Amino acid sequence: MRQKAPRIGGPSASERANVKKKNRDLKEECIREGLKIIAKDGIGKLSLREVARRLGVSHQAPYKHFASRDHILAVIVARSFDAFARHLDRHPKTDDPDADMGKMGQAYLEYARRHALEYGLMFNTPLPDGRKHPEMMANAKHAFALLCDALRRKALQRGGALDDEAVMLDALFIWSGLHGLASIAASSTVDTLGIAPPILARSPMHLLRRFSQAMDTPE
Amino acid sequence: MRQKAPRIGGPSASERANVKKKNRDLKEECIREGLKIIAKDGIGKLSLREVARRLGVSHQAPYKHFASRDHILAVIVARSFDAFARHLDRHPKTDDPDADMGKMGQAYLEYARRHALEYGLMFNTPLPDGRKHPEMMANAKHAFALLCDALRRKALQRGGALDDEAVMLDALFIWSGLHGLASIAASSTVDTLGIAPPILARSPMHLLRRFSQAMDTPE
DNA sequence: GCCGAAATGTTGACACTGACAACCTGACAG
DNA sequence: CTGTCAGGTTGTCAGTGTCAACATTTCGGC
Repeated sequence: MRQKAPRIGGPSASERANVKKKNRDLKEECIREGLKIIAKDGIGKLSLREVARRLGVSHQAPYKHFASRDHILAVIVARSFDAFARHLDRHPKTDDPDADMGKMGQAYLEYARRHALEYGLMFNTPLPDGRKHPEMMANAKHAFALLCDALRRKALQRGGALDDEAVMLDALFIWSGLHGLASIAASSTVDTLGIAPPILARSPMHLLRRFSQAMDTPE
Repeated sequence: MRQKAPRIGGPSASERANVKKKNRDLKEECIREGLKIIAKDGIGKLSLREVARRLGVSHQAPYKHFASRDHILAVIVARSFDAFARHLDRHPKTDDPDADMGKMGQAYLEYARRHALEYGLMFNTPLPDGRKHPEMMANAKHAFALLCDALRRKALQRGGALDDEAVMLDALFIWSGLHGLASIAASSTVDTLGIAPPILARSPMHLLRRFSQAMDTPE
């Protein structure tokens, strides 16, 4: 076909042809580039055409790996939930459910602080429909499930009947606090609320201490 | 100019001309219609062209009232923050800071439950740049400020020095829990976590009780 | 009452997007 | 060697946001 002159913007067709099919994983490159776009300009700027341009392929090439824009977004979010779940699972269960929850709480807030973008994507973003993308939500419940498990183990250690409703209510209480503080750390809410960095730095330990105080009060 | 035949879709130019300029507030109509679109199809589907079609005006008419799509979104979010602030201000301050915080907590969670869409817009949505739209964030801090105020009054009643850092840390603790639970109520997270409606219904009182327990433990 | 300015509509145009269709090329299995 | 498949390509269409220029209505000053 006619050799096109290189255009302003992305590489020309001839330049793209020089990128070998072999030795490349375009699907993974699209995911990485997509996350870069989101990180820099926000989710609204995620565009498969822009991803294609940056990777030196045609505008349709990403659509051979992702059915739609929502599909690549679902993969990015699923990867975030998976990484989050693995991060929380680093601490093995011990015989001390309180210590387990303390460690899990720290891990939760640490993940949100270190991976603010991914945390924001999981929880503070309108996501593609979970029913159309069930794999995206496969690990979404993991943190909450770990909390429920630890609270059950704690209740059983205390003896008495296992009150599942009480477990759920306390899991909600703890998860809400963790999620609320994590959301602050993962977004510009910290600036909105005018919280000084030393305060934010101390808030995880303060939150966990208040959790202990609340949970140690008999009902 | 030539009379156009009515087109499939929105009203034709001739039909639109029949809508008098008098007796209409197109700006407010755009805001209401925009919120309807967001409520039904999500923020990604907010489109000024669609707003214009539904209101029977040309695609450019909304742009005479809003500089851009982000500007109408900023107004919608600002209105939500304002309404939220007014809702929280309904309860007057008393001599009992604990009771004040309890009432405010209930009002907070009630707003999120009754106005899930607006709550989600304020906190779980990528917003236009707050620096470009400072009026959007004018009331964003109100809830947190009320908490700080009540905690200061409580500390002063107890006597002793006013530790502003302790006040901020506890305000963060309480706000995080309120925001976390409100976010659950205002989004599909409740389905994600698999929380039964009776549990969710009881969770506000449970959260507030746990707050009291945590706060009544001397440090 | 007239006139100019402002407000707020209109039509038209452009660059960009998402996604569909059809075609092309290289790899691979039989 | 041939057919199929994977994964590229070019082209197209419908829609969007936003800019420009023009038109109409309203309003204030004289």
